[in-house]
Amino acid sequence: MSTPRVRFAPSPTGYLHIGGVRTALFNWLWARKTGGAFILRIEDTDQERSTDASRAIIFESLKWLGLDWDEGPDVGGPHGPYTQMERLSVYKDAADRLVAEKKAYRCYCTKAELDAAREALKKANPKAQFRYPGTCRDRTDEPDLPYVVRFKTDTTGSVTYVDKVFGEVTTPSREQQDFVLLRSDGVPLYNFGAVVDDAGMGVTLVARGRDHMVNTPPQIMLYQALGAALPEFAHLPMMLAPNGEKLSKRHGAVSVTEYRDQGYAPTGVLNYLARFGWSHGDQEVFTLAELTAAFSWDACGRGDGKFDAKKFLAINHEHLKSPERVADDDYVARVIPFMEQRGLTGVTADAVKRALYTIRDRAQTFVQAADMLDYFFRDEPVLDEKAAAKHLTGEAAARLDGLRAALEGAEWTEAALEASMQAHLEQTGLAIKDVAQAARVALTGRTASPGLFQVMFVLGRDRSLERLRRGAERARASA
RNA sequence: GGCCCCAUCGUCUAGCGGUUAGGACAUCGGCCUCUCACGCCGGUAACGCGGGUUCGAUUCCCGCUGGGGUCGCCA
Repeated sequence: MSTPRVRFAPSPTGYLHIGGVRTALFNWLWARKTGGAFILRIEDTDQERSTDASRAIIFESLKWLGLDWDEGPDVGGPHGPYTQMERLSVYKDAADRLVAEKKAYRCYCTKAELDAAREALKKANPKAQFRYPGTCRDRTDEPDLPYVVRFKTDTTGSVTYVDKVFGEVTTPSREQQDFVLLRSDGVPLYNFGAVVDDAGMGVTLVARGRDHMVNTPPQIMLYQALGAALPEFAHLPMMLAPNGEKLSKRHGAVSVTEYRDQGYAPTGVLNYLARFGWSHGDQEVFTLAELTAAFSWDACGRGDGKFDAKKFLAINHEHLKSPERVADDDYVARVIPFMEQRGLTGVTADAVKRALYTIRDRAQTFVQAADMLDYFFRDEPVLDEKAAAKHLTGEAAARLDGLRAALEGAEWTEAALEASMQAHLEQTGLAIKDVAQAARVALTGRTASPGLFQVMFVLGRDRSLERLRRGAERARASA
C-alpha cells in the first residue's frame, strides 16, 4: 500500500470547534505515525458564512496545538491550490466531464420551485421524504437560463463500504437522489467538492466525524462516476454535550482558542481529545510522541461520548505537573503572557523558572499558575483583607517579629530556614501552627500557598524579611 | 417518519466465551501536613430488556427499548 495521505478539511465559518480538532488530531496522528502526509484544505464554498477571520483562526489554532500540515493553503504542495474557492475550474471541468458522459445533467429547476414542492409535499404528507423528482434528468434542450448540475444517481441496489472504525456499512441506494454537484454560480456543493479534491489530491483515507457517515454512499458513487480510486473511510463517534445534545457554545467553551485563553496546554488539549473515542489499555496520560506511536483506528470506539470538562481539566493538570510533558522553558514561556495579563510587567523567564517548582503540582492551568506566581513578582503582595483580619492580629505581631529575628541570620536555603524556624519554635515554645498562617499571609497576602520555606527561599532574604516586618506592622495597627 | 450508526460505573473507557468485570475523572472516607495542593490508602458505583447459540455469555446472533446522526443550490 502506498503511503497514507490524509486530510483535515474545515470550513472557515467560525471558531475551530473542539470536535473538529479531534478529527484533525486523529488524521495528524495517522500521518505522523505512518510517515504519510497530512493535508490541510479549506472548504470555503459556503460564501455566505465563510470569512477570512475564521480562516485565520483555523491556522492559528492548529499552529498553537502543534498540528503541522505538509500541504495546505499557505505552504502549498503538489496538488494545490488548497482552498476550494481557488479551485472552481477544477470542479467545472469535472462536472463538464460528467455531463458529457451523461453521468450528470443540467437542471433548470429553481430553488423557489423546489422549496415550494418540498413544502407542498410536507403539507400533504408530513412523513414523506422529498426527493428531487428528476424533472430535468432527460431534458435535451439547453435554454439560456441559470442551471445547476445534478448527478444522475443510480438509485437501485445499495452501496457497501468497510469503515475502519465501524466495519461494514451498507446503505440502500433508494435513499439517494439526484443531488446537486454545482450551484448555478459554478460553486460546488460539499459532496462534489470534497470528492473531486480528495480524489485529485490523492487522499487515501478519509477520516471525519460520524455526522458525515451519511455522505459516504453518494460520495462513493461520485468516485466511481469520476473513475477515481476509492479511498478508505473512517468515521469517528460524536462528541456530545453532557446532556447528550450536540456540543455547542451553549454548553460552555467549545472553541480551541477559548481553552488556550483559559490556560490549557496544547498537549493537555490533545491528550484529552485523543482519549475521547480512542484508548490504549489503561493509559490515560500521553505525550504527543506516545500518542503518535500508540494510535490506531482499531482502538477507536464506536459509541458517542459526552464531553467532561472536569476530566479535561484533570488531564491538563497532569501535563502541567510534569516536566516530561511540559518542559520548564515551555511552561515559563506560556505562563508569562498570563502574568502580564494580570499586570505583572518586566517579569523575566529566569525568575519565573526559579519559582516554578513551587507551583508545578498545584496549578491546573496557566491561568492558575499565573495567579499562584503573583506575589513573587510584586513589590508587595496583594493582601487579602479577610486573611489579614483573621491572621494578622495583635498576637501575631510579636510572633512575626520573633520569627523575623530568628531568621535574620539564617543561611537562605530551605533547609536552613526550616532549621532556624525549628530552633526558634523550641526556644519560644510555640507550635508551627501558631506562626505559620500569619507568616504566610505576611509573605504572600493569602492563606494558601506553597510551603513557607519554599516561598521564602524563592522570595529571597531581603524581601522575605521585609514582608514579615510589614506584616507585623500591619498586625500591630489592627490590634 | 425513512435510512444509517451506537449501547460496560455519573463520565471517558479496558474487556475481544470462563475475570472477585480492570483503569481514569468525579464522588465519599482516611493518611500525610505550616495552609492549599500534590501524593498515598480505602469505599460507593456499570454489563438496558427479552429471546436464542453454547457446557458456559458482558462478550456471538435476532428482536425490543433507549440514544445519536442525517434527510438543502450548508458543511
